[in-house]
Amino acid sequence: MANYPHINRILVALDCIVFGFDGEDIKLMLIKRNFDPERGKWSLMGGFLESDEDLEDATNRILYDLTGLKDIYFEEIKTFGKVNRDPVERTLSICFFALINIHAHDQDSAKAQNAFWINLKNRPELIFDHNEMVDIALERLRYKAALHPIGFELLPEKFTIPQLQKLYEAIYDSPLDRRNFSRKILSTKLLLDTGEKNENSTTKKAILYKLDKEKYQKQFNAFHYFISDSVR
Amino acid sequence: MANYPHINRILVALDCIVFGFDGEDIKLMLIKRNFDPERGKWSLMGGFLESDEDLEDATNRILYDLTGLKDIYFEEIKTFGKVNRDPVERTLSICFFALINIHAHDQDSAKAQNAFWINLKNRPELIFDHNEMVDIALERLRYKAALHPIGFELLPEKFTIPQLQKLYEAIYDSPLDRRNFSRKILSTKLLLDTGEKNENSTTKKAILYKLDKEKYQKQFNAFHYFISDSVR
DNA sequence: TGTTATTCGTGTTTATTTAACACAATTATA
DNA sequence: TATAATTGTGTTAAATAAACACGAATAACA
Repeated sequence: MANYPHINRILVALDCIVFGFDGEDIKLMLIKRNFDPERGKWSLMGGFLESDEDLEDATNRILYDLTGLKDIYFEEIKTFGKVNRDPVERTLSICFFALINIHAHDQDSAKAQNAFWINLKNRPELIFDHNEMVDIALERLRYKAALHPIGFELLPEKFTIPQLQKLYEAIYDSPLDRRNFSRKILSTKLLLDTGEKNENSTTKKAILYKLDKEKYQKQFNAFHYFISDSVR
Repeated sequence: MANYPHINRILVALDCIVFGFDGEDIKLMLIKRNFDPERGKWSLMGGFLESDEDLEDATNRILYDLTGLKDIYFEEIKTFGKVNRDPVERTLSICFFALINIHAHDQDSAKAQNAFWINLKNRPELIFDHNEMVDIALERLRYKAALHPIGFELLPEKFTIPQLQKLYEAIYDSPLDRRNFSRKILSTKLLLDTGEKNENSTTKKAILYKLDKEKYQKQFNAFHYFISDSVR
């Protein structure tokens, strides 16, 4: 504590917007708080940054505790830093969003955190500034997904183009032309035909694709224009 | 301190990448440190978040102390949070970049901070992880300027299209077609003809435009595709 | 066993946008 | 008055996006 003596140290939290997709709607993983403060109310999943912990490790820890998953896709959004945003004590919150396959996470981990999947359209009031965090996270998701192939992070390993389209329609709450969407996705060359078909279908079975991970890594930062500006 | 007893409070700093443009090159405002730690070395402009200060106010304070300007365009980039990134004491750094008109800021403020404009291409080694911060800020500037009309923030109030083109060529370190660039910029309808011309020119005097601030606000979040993906 | 309703994959046509290139006008200087 | 540099605008071909059509697969059901 020798060199920066006159400065106050501050509590630093992380809060995470976890997005999922059930085939129809975008969902959020929210915490029904069974702890203080604000016990009984809804909030985002969060946690404090520990003093001996890298920021990135803290993010992974919090996501692991919630989902039992490692290597989750996440992205920092912004830091919320109003003096009075937490009435208990001043706390910075570094806010990020994560995308997970809704069927792949560990149920017991979620249960231990008292976490539930809530349809984005029915989301309850959240504590503190968490409502604003969700708003901004959704904006950011829409922005990013219009240009970069992050949608795949919300789907199972094998998926069909119609499923991917439903996801994009849910994200933008807008219908998309089936034929143009398919062409646009295939033109990215990011999908590999698995040779399998979606056996769940009651009509024509769609082709199951998987992501070409190598191309995905390489092309990730290129612009793709998945969604036209008017829809976005 | 009652409710979150077992958590350590952490020092929180802000570090800022200030970009400028002198008509030819992108420049950075860097600090020749005449204080500890790392006295004598180069660093970004920064400061600590005060305990009674909103995060956004801290950003504005730091930018004001450096430039004497208020209402500077800035954008949060990310938080750097490795445990050992500052050898003196663990310090989070919330990193952001700012765009200013290189001719509009207050010289005395800069002098008081021992700040200098350094050509981006000749930038010296910086302390801690500040080199990485600059790299990421430049990436972000390129990303953002390809899609949104932020370039104007680096220019004087009245400017010509050739000046704007030189700015974009400096940002992307790539030549652009004069005729296509002009058409693309004008098609945004963001520029207002001032009726004046650039009297400094020794050849044909270019039209001086100014930004249509109202349209700028409204259209800011729309995608513009100023720069093709191949150049970016 | 054939019909129906639904969804999937692919194709076509037209309009729009981008990229590449040309020429005439302006201005200080020689 | 000619020259060199730069600016504003125009043209054309290629690429992309948007709007729309059809045939194939599949389960349900008559």
